[in-house]
Amino acid sequence: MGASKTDDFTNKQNAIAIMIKALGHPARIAIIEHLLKVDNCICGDIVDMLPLAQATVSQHLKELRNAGLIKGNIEGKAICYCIDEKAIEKLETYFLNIKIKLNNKKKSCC
Amino acid sequence: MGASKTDDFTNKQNAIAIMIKALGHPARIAIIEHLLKVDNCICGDIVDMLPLAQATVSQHLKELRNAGLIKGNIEGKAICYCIDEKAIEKLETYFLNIKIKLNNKKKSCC
DNA sequence: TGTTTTTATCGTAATATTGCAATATTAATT
DNA sequence: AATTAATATTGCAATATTACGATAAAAACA
Repeated sequence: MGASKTDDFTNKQNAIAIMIKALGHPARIAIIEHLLKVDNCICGDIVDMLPLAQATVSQHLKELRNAGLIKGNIEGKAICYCIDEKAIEKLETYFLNIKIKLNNKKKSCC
Repeated sequence: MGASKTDDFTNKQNAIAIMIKALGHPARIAIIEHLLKVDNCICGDIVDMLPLAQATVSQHLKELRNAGLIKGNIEGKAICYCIDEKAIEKLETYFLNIKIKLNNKKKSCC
């Protein structure tokens, strides 16, 4: 196999898994953290920052974009990439809810 | 290739990416959400819940365990799996910090 | 001890991901 | 129009992931 059986899970579960999966790579973590530090967010700067070839960085950016974690604006002949705040909020909310539910649990079996 | 160039990223970046990656699959999201709902958390129950073979579920549990997201206790001939609260807290904190930094940003280029 | 129950591991096939060089595309500039 | 600069896409090789049947391992029980 190799393909996940997405049809057997809920849409919500698949949706959050896609977002989370997009962040599950150190290069993409590094991209997000770079976008967080810097005010201008030109694609070329990200390529210069990372120890990866331009083609590889472009692929990582595409995955982040597809998952809705970043958005890109054309600025002249460059492209400005930024974090999509709504996506981060969704993730933060997701984990916060888990945390809250864990705190409310009385029985903890382990 | 196929292998990530982990040596070129920081330990923190690699560590958080490993945790996040472990959750980037709908089956593993479903496992976490199941553990959240239920008080007893016997491995067999998880197998019954999921539309996957026992061997596959066991593999997913192993990945969650390796990433520190769940922990397992032997209980007789069964194994009780539970969410590791510290791991969830780390993830929640990580995204909360990103959210805070985004809010503090004055310039948003996109 | 032999059997049953429960979970883990092995072996294997199918698919996905990662990374890069080469090339294409797009938009500004000359 | 030709050139330059910045990104994206294509094609490919190496590795990883996903899934499952078969089998092994561990613990309770007869």
